[in-house]
Amino acid sequence: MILKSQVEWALHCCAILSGLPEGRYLSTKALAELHGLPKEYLSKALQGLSQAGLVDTTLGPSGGYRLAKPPEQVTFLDIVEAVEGKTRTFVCNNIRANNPCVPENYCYSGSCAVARIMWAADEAWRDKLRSVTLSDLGRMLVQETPPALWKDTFDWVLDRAG
Amino acid sequence: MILKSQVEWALHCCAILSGLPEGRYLSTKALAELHGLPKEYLSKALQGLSQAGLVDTTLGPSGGYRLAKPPEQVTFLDIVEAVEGKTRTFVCNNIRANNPCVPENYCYSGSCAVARIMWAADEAWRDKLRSVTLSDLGRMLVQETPPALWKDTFDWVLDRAG
DNA sequence: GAGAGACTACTCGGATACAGTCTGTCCGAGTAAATCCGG
DNA sequence: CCGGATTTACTCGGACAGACTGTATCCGAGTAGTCTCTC
Repeated sequence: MILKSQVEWALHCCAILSGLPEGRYLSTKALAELHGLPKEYLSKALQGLSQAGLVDTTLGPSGGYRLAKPPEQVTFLDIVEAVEGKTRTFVCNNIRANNPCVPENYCYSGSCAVARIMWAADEAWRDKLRSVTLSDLGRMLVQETPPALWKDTFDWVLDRAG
Repeated sequence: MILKSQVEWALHCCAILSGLPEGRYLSTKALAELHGLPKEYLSKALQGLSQAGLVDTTLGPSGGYRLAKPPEQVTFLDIVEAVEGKTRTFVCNNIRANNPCVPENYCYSGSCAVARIMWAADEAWRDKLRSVTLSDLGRMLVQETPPALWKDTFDWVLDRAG
């Protein structure tokens, strides 16, 4: 069980988008070049973000993506779920019902204990992702990137942001 | 990102094995029948448990599996990792290094912030799984299964346990 | 009745097959800005 | 100089292909009990 690489891409793209000045858009092409990714496939991840309402898009030249909400309102969970889907990581097929000792027409009430435990762990994972926003990520990135590199990168980005 | 169904199977099988009297073994065939699963494929999951040292096996007639440790020492994480592997759910491909603004031969120190956050969530998930043992599961199952069904099931099991 | 050999039932591992998902590419339709062109 | 038509650059969506993983089946090798057969 490994998350798709699109999740990583989407998170890094959102980190860049959250540093964009108000009203500017950044194209898939620029985001792909900046991260060394295939443009066409990256666009699938960005489409996911768009369908989830996390980013706005504009068509035409100087079009592209921008965050639809302030960075402090976008959580890691939002982005992960936009790309990976909202389905739980554990699906219960209720195999206890196949027990040959179970009387016919017996109806189980409630979900089985195994599933409840797995779902609780899933929730712990989601809680952790929900607790971190893009502005948190921004602060961490500023702190750990050399100022010169940070400036160069955003000069590069702003040069391409319509 | 969804866990394989083998995880569910392994958990239910361990739940049964943890109710087995000391020294008895239960075969793949019995476990497969009890849960309505394909015997051959279920054996892959049980092989995983065996390789992880969670269960002991015996060959020959009246052979099969039994827990290698007392139920209170086997956690959900042990079982999930035995089947699903120990690799983290998020892999960092360090795509920040592809930034065209990064000077040549620049060497990043430490892992990137995105990965650290994702790994922290992964750890929260694993912590939750580590906190539940097979004996916890057993107590929950006893509590929520009708006593008659519980008895019938273990009569059925003991009838087939060598 | 005892011991040796054959038999049986099981685990284990490898080989194989099929389906679904992940990764990646390509192309056409639609849109908005920029450019061009005629008045 | 101005307004409409054309061009351009981009998003969006679908179609498609290849690789990998998950699911499932089958079979042979090895092992430990059981049965049989001989003495």
